[in-house]
Amino acid sequence: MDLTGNDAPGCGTGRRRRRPLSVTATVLGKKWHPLIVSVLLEAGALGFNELKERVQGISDKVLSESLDDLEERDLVDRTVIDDKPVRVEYSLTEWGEQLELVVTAMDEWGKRYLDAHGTDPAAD
Amino acid sequence: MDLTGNDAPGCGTGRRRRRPLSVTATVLGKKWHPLIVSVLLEAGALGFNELKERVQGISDKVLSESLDDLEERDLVDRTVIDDKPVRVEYSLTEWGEQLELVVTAMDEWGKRYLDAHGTDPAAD
DNA sequence: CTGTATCCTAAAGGATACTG
DNA sequence: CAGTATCCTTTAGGATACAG
Repeated sequence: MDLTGNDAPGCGTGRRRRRPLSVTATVLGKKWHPLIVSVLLEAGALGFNELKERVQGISDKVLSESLDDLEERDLVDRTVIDDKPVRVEYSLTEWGEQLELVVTAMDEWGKRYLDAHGTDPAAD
Repeated sequence: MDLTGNDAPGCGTGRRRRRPLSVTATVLGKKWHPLIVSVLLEAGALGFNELKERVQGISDKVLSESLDDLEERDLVDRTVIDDKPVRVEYSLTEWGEQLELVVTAMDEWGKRYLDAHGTDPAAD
């Protein structure tokens, strides 16, 4: 897994510098990442299974991998709470929280787009 | 290719309605789409090869497929200009242009993130 | 100039079962 | 509760060659 963003599209052979846009796209381009970030923005810290319920449809394995990736990229904090049984809390770092602007913009565009293109029941 | 957004993550088995966020994520989650939209935002209408030059590193095939997808989703207009040789111009529809907010937010987050995480030359 | 047609591979994602 | 371990399928993406 590349964390530098060097594998981001548009970086060519290195002659051109990494594009900020592509760095963000690499992060939010993973299938479940935007949703996970969005859920954490709304709900604050959550345990693994709480998160899994809210991110409907994701499997254990994929959620686990996604969280690992988000943690490596410094968007998510993982805190082990040493109860019995062990609890783990996932929450956003400052970087994760600063994605709120992006996520909000995405959500609003999506709303408008759905209103215009998705209203047709035949589309369902 | 699903255009309805029903295959978007978080839509589960259909009990929950499609999430606007996931619709946007499905569009901008394709590897080259954000960059293509961004280039068209900056440059306005462009021909196939002009586009290809600016979206550094993309292959003919992938650019072609991406443009087909963006056209189907009503983000991009394709205009055939009947010169000899034939020219084709790609430009953003109103929906494409309305992504500017999203793209800008992504770009700015990316800048800040790179400043904080990518300054280290060892990261390259 | 603007693409298609093939072919190929790496990687992401999903189903299921099992563990500390 | 919070994950790993396998195994498997799909597909996005890339290289290359050719075509209208």
